[in-house]
Amino acid sequence: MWYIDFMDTDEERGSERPRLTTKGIATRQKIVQAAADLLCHRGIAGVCLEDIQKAANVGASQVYHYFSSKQELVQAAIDLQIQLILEGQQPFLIDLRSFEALEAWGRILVAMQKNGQNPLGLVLTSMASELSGSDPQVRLKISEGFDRWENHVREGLTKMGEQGILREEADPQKLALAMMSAIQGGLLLSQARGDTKPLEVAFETVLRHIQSFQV
Amino acid sequence: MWYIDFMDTDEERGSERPRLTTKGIATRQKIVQAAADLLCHRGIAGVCLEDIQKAANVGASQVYHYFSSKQELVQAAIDLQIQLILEGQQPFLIDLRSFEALEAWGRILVAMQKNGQNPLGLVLTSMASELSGSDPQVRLKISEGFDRWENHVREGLTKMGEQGILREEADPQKLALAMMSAIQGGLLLSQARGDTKPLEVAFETVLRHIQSFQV
DNA sequence: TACATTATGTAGTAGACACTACATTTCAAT
DNA sequence: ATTGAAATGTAGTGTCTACTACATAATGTA
Repeated sequence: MWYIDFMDTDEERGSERPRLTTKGIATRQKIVQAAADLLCHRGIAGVCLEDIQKAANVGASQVYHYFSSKQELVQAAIDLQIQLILEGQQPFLIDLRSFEALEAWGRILVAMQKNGQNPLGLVLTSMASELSGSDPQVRLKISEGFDRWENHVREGLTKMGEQGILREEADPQKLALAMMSAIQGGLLLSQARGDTKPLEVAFETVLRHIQSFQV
Repeated sequence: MWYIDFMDTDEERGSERPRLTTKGIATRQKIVQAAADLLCHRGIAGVCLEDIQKAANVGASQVYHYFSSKQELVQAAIDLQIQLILEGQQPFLIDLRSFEALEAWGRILVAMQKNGQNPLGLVLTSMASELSGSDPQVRLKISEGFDRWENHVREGLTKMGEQGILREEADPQKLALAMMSAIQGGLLLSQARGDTKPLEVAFETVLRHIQSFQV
């Protein structure tokens, strides 16, 4: 309406993505990382682009050179953060085939939360704050990351069932869901109180419950 | 700086609260209720005063006649919501002395979440979104409400221990914490998926764990 | 080297929103 | 009935912020 410069259709814009140079890739990454970090600490609504620009040492034009909107940047940041969250739990998360592995995994989670720069917080914060309102795209992304997380747990428990470590009555689906709930609730309370105890207790409780199905 | 009309100190303003008439009380309440309802659904950051004004059918001047800032209104709304949350769990929450009572309480929680207008959501949403950033006052209020909630649970479990329903090894403090984590995580996931299953499973799991301490 | 494309800097614009000044109406107490 | 305070209406103001236009610098490629 007010801007007269070139306007192209969505299709064109979609396929016309400028190819990034090495420097461009680095800048883009710098922006995404800064965004992810801020988002993690202050939530989506609590972060403005100017903050991100300052943190990444770039100008507004750079942000809009690499992303078409704040929403797109946020999505990229969430992608990164989910990746970090899942990677941070390796190799235990991908190999949950024994009670020892479960315990080790729990220790990793607590350590991650304890480590100040809790990447876990993002999932919580973003998820909860954007859940009911605003952006369905973001919600979907987080939900997907979450499912991946839960799937690892369910697969691990399923294998434990198949290998005869758990009794047949054990329902991996339910147990995985209970575990994820415990983790999320534990993280929420831990973050609220600035103390990892809730996460530890919540995790331990579900772990004990799973152990009660031990053959 | 730009406004030349009367300026008074915080002390004066604090003690100079206008006395409300019957009508005034009603209007104030209407505003708080509308705010609480919106906050519950869209989170603190997701609600602007104009929305609240429309929902309550009042003008901006009325809002600022009864509250000195958005923050103050939000706090009043949270107070109301916490009260509703705790009241909604009566009489079971205050009388958790048996496994039957625990089960009935769980059913109430699920029903509250199912009931669309989930007052439970507020705690989550507000808590998580305000956790890291912004308003420490709001955070404190929510944290207090939360503690009251948890205290009821702990007291109930303690009584069950004293009455010999639970074995001595049962640690009411830990069990209460695990229960609260499960509830919060369950609510979070339930809200994310639009399905109360996570809450049900999470609650049931901790309940089974508590039952494992049965004499 | 020439040139097209990418990367970055500067300086804005429009809109959303919290909050305000001031005028008018309603109402309760004397 | 009078009057002072409370309740409500109208019409803003300034700030924050997402986003943009346009100019310049850097860079890969022929």
